[in-house]
Amino acid sequence: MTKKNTTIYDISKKLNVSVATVSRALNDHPRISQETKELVAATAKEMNYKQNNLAKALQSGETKTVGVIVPYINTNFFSSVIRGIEEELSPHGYRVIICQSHDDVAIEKKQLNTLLHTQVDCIFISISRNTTDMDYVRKILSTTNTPIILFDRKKDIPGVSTITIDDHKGAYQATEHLINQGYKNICHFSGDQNLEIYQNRLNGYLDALKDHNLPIIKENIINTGSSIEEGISAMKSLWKRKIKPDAIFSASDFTALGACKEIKNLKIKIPEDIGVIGFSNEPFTQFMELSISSVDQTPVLMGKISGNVFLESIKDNSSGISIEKKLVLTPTLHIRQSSSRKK
Amino acid sequence: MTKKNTTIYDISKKLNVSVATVSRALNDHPRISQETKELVAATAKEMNYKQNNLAKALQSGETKTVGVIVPYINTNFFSSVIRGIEEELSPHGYRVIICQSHDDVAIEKKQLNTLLHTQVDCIFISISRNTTDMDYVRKILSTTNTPIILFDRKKDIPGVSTITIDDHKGAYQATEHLINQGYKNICHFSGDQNLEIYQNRLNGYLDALKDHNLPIIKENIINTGSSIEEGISAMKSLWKRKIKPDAIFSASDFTALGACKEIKNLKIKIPEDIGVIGFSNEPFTQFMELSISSVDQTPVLMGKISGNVFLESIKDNSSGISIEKKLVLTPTLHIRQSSSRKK
DNA sequence: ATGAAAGCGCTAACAG
DNA sequence: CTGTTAGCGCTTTCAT
Repeated sequence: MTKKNTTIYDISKKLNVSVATVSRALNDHPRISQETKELVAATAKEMNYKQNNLAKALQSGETKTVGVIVPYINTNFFSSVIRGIEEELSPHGYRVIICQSHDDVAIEKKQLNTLLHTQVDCIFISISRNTTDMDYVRKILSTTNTPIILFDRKKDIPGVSTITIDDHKGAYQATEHLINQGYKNICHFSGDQNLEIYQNRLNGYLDALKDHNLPIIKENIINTGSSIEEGISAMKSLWKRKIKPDAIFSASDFTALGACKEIKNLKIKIPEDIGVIGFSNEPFTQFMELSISSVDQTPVLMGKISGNVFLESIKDNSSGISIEKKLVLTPTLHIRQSSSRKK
Repeated sequence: MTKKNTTIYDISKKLNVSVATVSRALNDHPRISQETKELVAATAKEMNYKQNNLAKALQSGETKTVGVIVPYINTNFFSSVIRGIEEELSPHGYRVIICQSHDDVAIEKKQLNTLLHTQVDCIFISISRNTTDMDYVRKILSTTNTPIILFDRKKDIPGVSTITIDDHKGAYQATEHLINQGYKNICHFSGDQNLEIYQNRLNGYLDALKDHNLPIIKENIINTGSSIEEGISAMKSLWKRKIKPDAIFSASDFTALGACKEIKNLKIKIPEDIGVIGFSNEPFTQFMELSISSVDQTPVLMGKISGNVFLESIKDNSSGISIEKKLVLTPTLHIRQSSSRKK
């Protein structure tokens, strides 16, 4: 048997008042008598009335729903950002739709369109690694009113707010820390250089070397992805060199982990013979018996701030002018055993 | 400037045909000429038409959206289940709304209502630890048509499909494995006994002991939550006993981790002096220098199966009869260093 | 303080 | 093959 939902029509019939009155009473309209309000409220509860957000949204043009597109949801970083977004927006009555791009720009575009069809009020994206141009985003901006907010993996587009951490600074501090610990021949495991975040980390590394008068050696920049396996193989080939590195600053915790595994395999000692520092502060870095130093990206905070940028933009937007914000959060360096040579 | 979305009316006006024709053409209706279809499609693209899912949903009663309520989204287990749900449903045009209950039944109820207002087509829940009765779910089932599917943390309710792993079996196998390794005085760190999953794990442990003629010692069942700290303190007090345990089967990887930390602190040797095995196969268990054995819950698969149960129920539901399924997946025991005493 | 009616964008029954 | 129209459930302007 199919149960039909109670509507305000059902209530209005039962009470012999108009739907307008019911609607107003339910919305606590000032020009409705207290008596009527209470009566309507009681009847609504009794009839198990549930407001249909769909109809309301169709009418108002606001769905009170936002969409989030990330490569994969089940990684610590992205799920934590989403947690932040949800926690910031939920108290304001917003729901969060999540989509996975599988790190592929084709799927990303598809998901973006689906969200647009769904009339979400805002779309948060952390772009795929193979996203090169942002024309499809520009097109959406020019043809719709849906604001788009980019976080972490972003590209700069006029009119689009972005929330990132200061990757340059995080990388700079990590490298400087290694230098201060006395490491001299520091290698860098870089991530996909198509993404700004990894460009910035590389630059932070380079600038730290420069500022401390250390030579920049091209061969010391190893182009890895961000898997454990790549960390292992990078470390392997690194150790075949005549001049061996004495530290690694990895743009990813996973390649750092791979390096650590291989280092153990090679019977070298961390942090005495070689220092290691990663990026992202993945949970496992602190759980390891030999804990790995890492740069924390404060993902939950990033999510909250992203959500907040959207909420603020709504307030401002009454004026019709969309202000673009470029927020940059400060990362936190967590120094652990893997890079602490000095006491 | 506010951009107005193109509607089928705009297209119909421009083309001097009726909205019905436009709608049909867009939906590839069989009784529309190829010519018209192409013309409409071209015009739609040209005018940057985007279908309004809201209107369609209001009309059809189907939002093509499902909701998921979990305690927290940023844990490996839950985010992986959600990933599974998304991947199963996304190809069928469904979107996934995620909600966090913060492990609190009061928030859980609120989120549930929000999802109901949003007219989602299905709601997936993994209940909070303080959820005692399921009356609020029963009420929803009796007053709406929205199917509810419970996964992992479930309670049995008539008419509600559930997807779980065989926690009893996982616990049984883990315990039996310890016994086979020669451990004799095995302690159990149990989780919150309000949740079925932890009851089942406890029972699996007890049955394994029974079947192998080992004594059941009440004091060996330690009521912990699932935090690292609780694992540490449990291990601490355990080691003050006259008769010390020689193995621990923990219902949570985190308490297992805590135990490992404390064991190291106490200068006892894993796995020689004491064996440890956890539950959930959290990523860090394999990354540790001394890897921890654990029971894998196949969360992505659990998500996919959950999604599939919903898809199947739609097919079946044409008959109006809702079939309740109770699916139980088989966990996989991952034997690692922490419990491998024998060669 | 309350009612009547239009309209949000779409689909589908009915008509031709 | 195409058009007319009602209606999904709600809010809101304009009356009263």
